Amino acid sequence: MTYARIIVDIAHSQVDRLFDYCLPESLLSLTPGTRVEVPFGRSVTEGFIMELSDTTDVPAQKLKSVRRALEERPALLPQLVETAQWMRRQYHCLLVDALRCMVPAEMRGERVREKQIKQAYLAVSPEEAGAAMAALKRAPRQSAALNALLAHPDGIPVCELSAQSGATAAALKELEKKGYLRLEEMRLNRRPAAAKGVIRDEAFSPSDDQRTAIKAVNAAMEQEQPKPFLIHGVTGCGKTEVYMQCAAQALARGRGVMILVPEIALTPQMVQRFTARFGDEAAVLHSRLSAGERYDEWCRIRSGQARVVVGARSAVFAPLAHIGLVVIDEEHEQSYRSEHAPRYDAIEVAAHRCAQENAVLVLASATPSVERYWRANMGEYTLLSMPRRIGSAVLPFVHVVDMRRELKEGNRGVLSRPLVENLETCLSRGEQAILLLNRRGHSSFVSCRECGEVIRCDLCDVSMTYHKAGNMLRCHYCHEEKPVPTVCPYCGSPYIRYFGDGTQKLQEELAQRFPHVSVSRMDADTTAGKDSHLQILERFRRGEDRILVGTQMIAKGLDFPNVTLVGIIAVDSMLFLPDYRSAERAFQLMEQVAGRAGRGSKPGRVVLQTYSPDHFAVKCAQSHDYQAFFDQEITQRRATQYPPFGRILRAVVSSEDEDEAREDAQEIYRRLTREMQDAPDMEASVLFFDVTPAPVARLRAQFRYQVVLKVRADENARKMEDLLFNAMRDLAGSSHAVLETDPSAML
DNA sequence: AGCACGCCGACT
DNA sequence: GTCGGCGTGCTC
Repeated sequence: MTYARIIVDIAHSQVDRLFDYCLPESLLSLTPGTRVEVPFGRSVTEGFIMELSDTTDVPAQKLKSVRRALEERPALLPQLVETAQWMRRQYHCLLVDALRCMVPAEMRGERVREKQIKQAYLAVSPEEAGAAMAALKRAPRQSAALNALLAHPDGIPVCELSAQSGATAAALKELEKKGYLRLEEMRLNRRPAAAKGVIRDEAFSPSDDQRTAIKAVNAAMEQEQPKPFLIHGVTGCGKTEVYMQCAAQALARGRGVMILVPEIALTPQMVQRFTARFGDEAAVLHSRLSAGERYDEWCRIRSGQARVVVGARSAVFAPLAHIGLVVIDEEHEQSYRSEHAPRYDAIEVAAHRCAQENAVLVLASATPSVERYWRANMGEYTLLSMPRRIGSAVLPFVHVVDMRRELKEGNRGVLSRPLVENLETCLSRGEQAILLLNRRGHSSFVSCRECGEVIRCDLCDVSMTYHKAGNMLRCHYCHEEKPVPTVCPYCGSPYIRYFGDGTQKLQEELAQRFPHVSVSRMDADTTAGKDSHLQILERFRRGEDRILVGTQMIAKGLDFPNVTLVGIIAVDSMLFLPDYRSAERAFQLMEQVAGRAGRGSKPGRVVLQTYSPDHFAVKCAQSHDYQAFFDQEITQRRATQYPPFGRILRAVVSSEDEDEAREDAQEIYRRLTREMQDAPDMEASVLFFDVTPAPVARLRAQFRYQVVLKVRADENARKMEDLLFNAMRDLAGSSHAVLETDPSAML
């Protein structure tokens, strides 16, 4: 007898283990990775075959049989089955959660099927059709349909045929009955709009920097276990062309290619560059596709029709076989780490898949993450440098404005005098400007002038943000809204006032200074609609708006040749976040947004407003000196034992009941203390260990406590993580606990 | 996640 | 006396 070890598709820790089933004779050809239907308890569920075996320890009376296969071929490649098991160990997640990442959600529960269309073909020779048309003078619709069919010897979808010829369903049926027309069911691939009807383009002749990078990557593709690359390339150095030429090489070797980019950078233009080069060999995967599109793109990859996958974080699970190359663009971006279960890091998953298949991993960034750059210096990555922009473009001049001086000299506005002057010059030349205002710490909040209390969200322990539109207050964490109160809810005083510089305030100041210039705004408020952010960018591209004001989201990847000025309103709130990476993030943001200026033939200029002009991140951004920034930052990291020298482990415990959250957090702390006493060699690795309320002590009506550990990044670090995870299991209360490693902000 | 089994309060 | 509360435990 053959037994199948199966994971049932139910996300619960109690059933997240293998169950043995008999494999009936008719299903003996099934292999691991196949999704099947199985009886489970008193119901029927879907499951994944993980292993096959000739033996079982389960008593015969308990055994049930696999009912049927859900798909003809395994939904999961064997490499992905293995990757899911690796993820369970690496991220302490449920195996089903890992498996669910690897199958399009719409495939589960058989909710989406292939889209079938009826294709119509001419069933007779063109001569016979001509004769028939003459004979069908009294049936003009049938005649017109035949005429249209003559123009499409490869067939035409029925709906198009009737649209073109005006033929009714009855007329077509009659033609079919007479034997002039043949209908065939055909599978239609729903392709994302951006991937359709693009003119093919050819490879460019590379620059010296590009040629060196391409050569190095190609050479690595012939090696066994090739060392990964870290490309440090300034914005506009032509990295994308390097990716495409390396991808072409991989395809020529019969291997697949994966190109991951941050979701926000996956614009239609970006997608078009790849489809222009690789045509139907390219598949696109990201969250904005419709269910049908995503499913069909997935199938095209699974079947081998598409061998170049371009996608966001979750595309790392694409069913791509024989991978030869994986590129991670903007490697430093936070968005490669998933924020909810399974909390995986797409770069680590990519590295795992590359190791499985001897594929080359290429990480690239204009501002590499400090940890990765450190590893490159340690020899874990081959560093490739692309310091020159393509063509005549040079990096923009950065003008740092000391906002303390502006204030001292009587300017209380948001816009400094140098920024106003530069805006005037820029606009008078008919050019465009981008103004970045990062929101955190700079949104307006509402407080009482008598008791000083700030209006807070009812569900979260944070102040609410004032939005002029609708005169509403909104919570940034849970999106709860409420009207601005007329009296203070704490003391009853009628004196309520607004604080802070928000995007809207900046917009007002601009309107006052430049009354005839149209300004568009891009932030979480104005981009709520499905395509609204594309619409805003399109208006700006066409020049209908002269100034674009926005948050972080405008810093990435926008390429507008007419933009010559970038203003950063205040970088300070980023420099001093409760996050060991705050300087790194601020530097990356400053460099990135500066890269938006002067991408065309005209030189660019950046005005950087700050209250800390002497901060090293500001100074290094001013001189575009990544190396200097890295040297100072790594010195600080070493002194403070933050990553890459130490690791932060954090368990966040949340519950509707505050006592329960606190007690469960304390229980985790106690259990871990006990464990550490049993393993005294571990203690030397622990640098910090405490249990406290989380900085955002209440979120979406849940009270939150945290157990935080800082440990040395040595061989004990992994063990500590496992111990912490074990301590979080089987808590007495009903609280929910999640484990975070090196969290980006302790909120 | 479902669903049954099982042992203590207010009702016909 | 019974109906039913949801705590505990199992599903190949």
